Amino acid sequence: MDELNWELVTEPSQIPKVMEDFGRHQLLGFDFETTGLHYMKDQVHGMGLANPDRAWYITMPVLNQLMPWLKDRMHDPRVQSIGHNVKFDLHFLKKLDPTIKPANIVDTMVAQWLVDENERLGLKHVAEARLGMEGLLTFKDLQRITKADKGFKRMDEVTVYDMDLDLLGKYGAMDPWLGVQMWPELYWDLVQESQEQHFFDTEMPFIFVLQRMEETGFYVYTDKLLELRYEWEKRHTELFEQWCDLTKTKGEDSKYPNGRNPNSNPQLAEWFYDILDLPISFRTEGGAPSTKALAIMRLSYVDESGSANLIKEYRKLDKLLSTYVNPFLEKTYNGYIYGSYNHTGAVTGRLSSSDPNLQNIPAHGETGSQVRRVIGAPPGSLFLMIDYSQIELRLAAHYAQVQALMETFAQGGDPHQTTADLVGVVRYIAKNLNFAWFYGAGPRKFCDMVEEKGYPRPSMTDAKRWFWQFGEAYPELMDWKFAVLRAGKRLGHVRTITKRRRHLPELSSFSERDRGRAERQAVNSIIQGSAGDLIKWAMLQIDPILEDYDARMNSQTHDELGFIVPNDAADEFALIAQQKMVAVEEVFDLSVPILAEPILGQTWGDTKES
DNA sequence: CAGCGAGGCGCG
DNA sequence: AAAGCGCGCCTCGCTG
Repeated sequence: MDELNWELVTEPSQIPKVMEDFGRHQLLGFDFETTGLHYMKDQVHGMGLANPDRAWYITMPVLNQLMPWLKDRMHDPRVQSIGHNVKFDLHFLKKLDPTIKPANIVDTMVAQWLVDENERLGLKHVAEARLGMEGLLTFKDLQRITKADKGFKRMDEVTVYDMDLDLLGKYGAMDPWLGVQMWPELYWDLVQESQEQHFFDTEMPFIFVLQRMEETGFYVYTDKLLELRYEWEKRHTELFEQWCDLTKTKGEDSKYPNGRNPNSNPQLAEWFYDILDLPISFRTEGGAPSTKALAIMRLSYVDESGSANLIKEYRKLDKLLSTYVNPFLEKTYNGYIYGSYNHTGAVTGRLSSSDPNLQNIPAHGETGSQVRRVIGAPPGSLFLMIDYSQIELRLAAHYAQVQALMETFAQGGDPHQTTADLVGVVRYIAKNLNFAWFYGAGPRKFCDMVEEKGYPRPSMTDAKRWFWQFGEAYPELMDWKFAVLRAGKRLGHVRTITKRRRHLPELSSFSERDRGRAERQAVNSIIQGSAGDLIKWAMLQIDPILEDYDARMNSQTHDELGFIVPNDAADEFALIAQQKMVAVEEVFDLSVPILAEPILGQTWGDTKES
């Protein structure tokens, strides 16, 4: 491996030489160093630039003078603009010049993810594995060094401006250079595995779609959010005080003279199972008595102190406040919440979301609606939500060619009712049987599932019988699973509808546990991963028509897409977007009809009512 | 102070 | 015979 040959660029006079020295190379690595990870709030400190021979770190504001040249290079389709997690850098590239759109981007993180979704995807890890480099500094190392050098008390006090410029510059120049070094080998791997077309035609364009989604954000109705906080905080305090009062233990040597901490599971367990001596119904992975919701629910039937009901309500409010209400208030920036959608977040091919996670916002019950009613579209626009109806069940029916389900879907029927009729159970039992199947759950977990939703717990005898009858009702599902596992074991992977792979070497494990898990993952990954492929395809189709309606896509929650649309364009756009979503039926030649339902409202909560 | 695993829980 | 898929974030309690 060549040594890094790099240069720090801080003076305008150096710019012409950078352009000249870069030459006509067609591999252009780039990577921004910024004041933080917030793509809206944070600022560019400088940019690392690299070709296969050398690298530069160019600081602001001198970097501005390089932008026309950079744009010219990046707009040349023969030039590959290479980065690791390019979406992040696109945000900052746009800040420096809103008109830049690289014609040919390469994301080495996404490439590595396609090659092996199980590998660690951080630049340092990939570089160490692929280039045989070791001891590469991370940004965190830079922070630690700076903290020690300059005597900071805390890590979060250290900013990029405190760092030694030679150290930061070398680091900033190294990153894009590593990308340029890795790419030829990664490309070769993609070709070997026939993934290069998918990489260039789907995954790379998708980065722009995600980038635009992120910069759209969710409009926040801050007043409503503050009201929610006031109301829930009040009740939360009340419950906390009641709990402390109830659970304090008197006596000189008492550990809890002021009450127990309701957020501490060990303290909860001690209270319920030692002090009150109530029966233990579940144990944790580590063998401790569990205080999970279902356990508390059971306790509430026999607990006379009222503490079980107290903790139920406390937990609910605490979750809402600490995970949604307070973080949303803190993260609201210029009236919007900006989260991240992580392209490589899931091994199945789904997206994940973080900072904040916009894919796990409460959806059920009144409190869920209350949270969802604080985010949506700004006044003058509407929030549009379009969700696929039972996409995973439809894919299961398609893959396994399940006659009964194919007929149900063809007639616009209810698949859960079909299961109910065939198995001879009520609908909610059937619905859970359907879910249990593609998660690979057994009778015991199935019973837990039903009980958790507030229905009476079925007997194990009934559950086992229903499982058997389920198999009788859908023999194709059983045959398909068998075929999937046989092929998967032979190849060491399974594939989704777009031929993306999930590697599952453990299908050949001799450990019953490990192999069992891999088998459940194999079946689920085909269904879940293909559903992810379908919505990704739809998003790519919808993206170019957004501007015709001045609409913005702003969210994806696995089987649903969210948009902000001007009032007068809303109905028409909803119809077009819906058509694009259901078009996957023909494009992927599915054996079942695909349905997507659009709903309009001012906020996300309003789209859940009707 | 920083980092981590565990337990718990929100979503699809 | 028994077998829950995929995520991210919160707090606690412990370790270095």
